[in-house]
Amino acid sequence: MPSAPPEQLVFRALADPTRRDILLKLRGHDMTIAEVADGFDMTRAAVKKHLTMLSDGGLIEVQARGRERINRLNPAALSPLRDWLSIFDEFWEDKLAALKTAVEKDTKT
Amino acid sequence: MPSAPPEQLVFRALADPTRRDILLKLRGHDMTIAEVADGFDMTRAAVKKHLTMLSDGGLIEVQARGRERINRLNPAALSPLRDWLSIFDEFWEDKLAALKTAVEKDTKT
DNA sequence: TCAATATGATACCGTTTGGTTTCAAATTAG
DNA sequence: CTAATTTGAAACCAAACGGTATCATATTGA
Repeated sequence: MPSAPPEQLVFRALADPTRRDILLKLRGHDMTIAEVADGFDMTRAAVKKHLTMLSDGGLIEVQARGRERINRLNPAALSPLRDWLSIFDEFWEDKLAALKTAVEKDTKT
Repeated sequence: MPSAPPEQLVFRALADPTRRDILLKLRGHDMTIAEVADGFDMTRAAVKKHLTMLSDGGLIEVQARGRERINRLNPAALSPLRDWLSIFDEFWEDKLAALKTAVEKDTKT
């Protein structure tokens, strides 16, 4: 099995708007490279590079079928991002608690 | 009030590991630029550039106090990231539902 | 077989990024 | 006032990024 890509590769993959758009596009169904590229204002080669970076981050999985390459979305690879965000959830809740306290104090007056 | 930074600036700000570390470091308490830079293996000037990009993404807020600049974490700016992620929550649930259906079908047999 | 199709791979180019060094400017401490 | 402190800003550099064009390779369809 492929080793889980380090968190950095996930963040890096998501840093480009075209790549995020590709992920959105792949929600519907799996696609060949040419299908993914269709609609983007750049060459197929450029899209291919983006797909490679997405693959590096584990966000898509590529399966060969004849001369085609089927690109499939792998939403599970977003977990590192979720985990990282959750660190700030905790902090966020602390702020909310502080706000709640402040409001209660204010209401009591 | 400062206009909400477009989602792209948030993703871009989070793409660098040093910047993510800075955000983690700022969870505890607000810090001057020199304090943030302390512990990183690079010059203060380099850290300052990272802080500027974090500020561009709205992830920190900077307040001048005398000759110092106090950098404060702004976790609310992570919302665009949460929103974007939630799009795939839906997709994820769809996959779970499909799995559930498949399992039920299989059980019924 | 042979031409069309789908992709892979490489070289190349301009811009951005992540870092440095250096110097100016503002503020504060003594 | 003067020196030390904290930051801002600019010039510079190598590497990465996002894109192009070009050519090679593998597969398929007629």
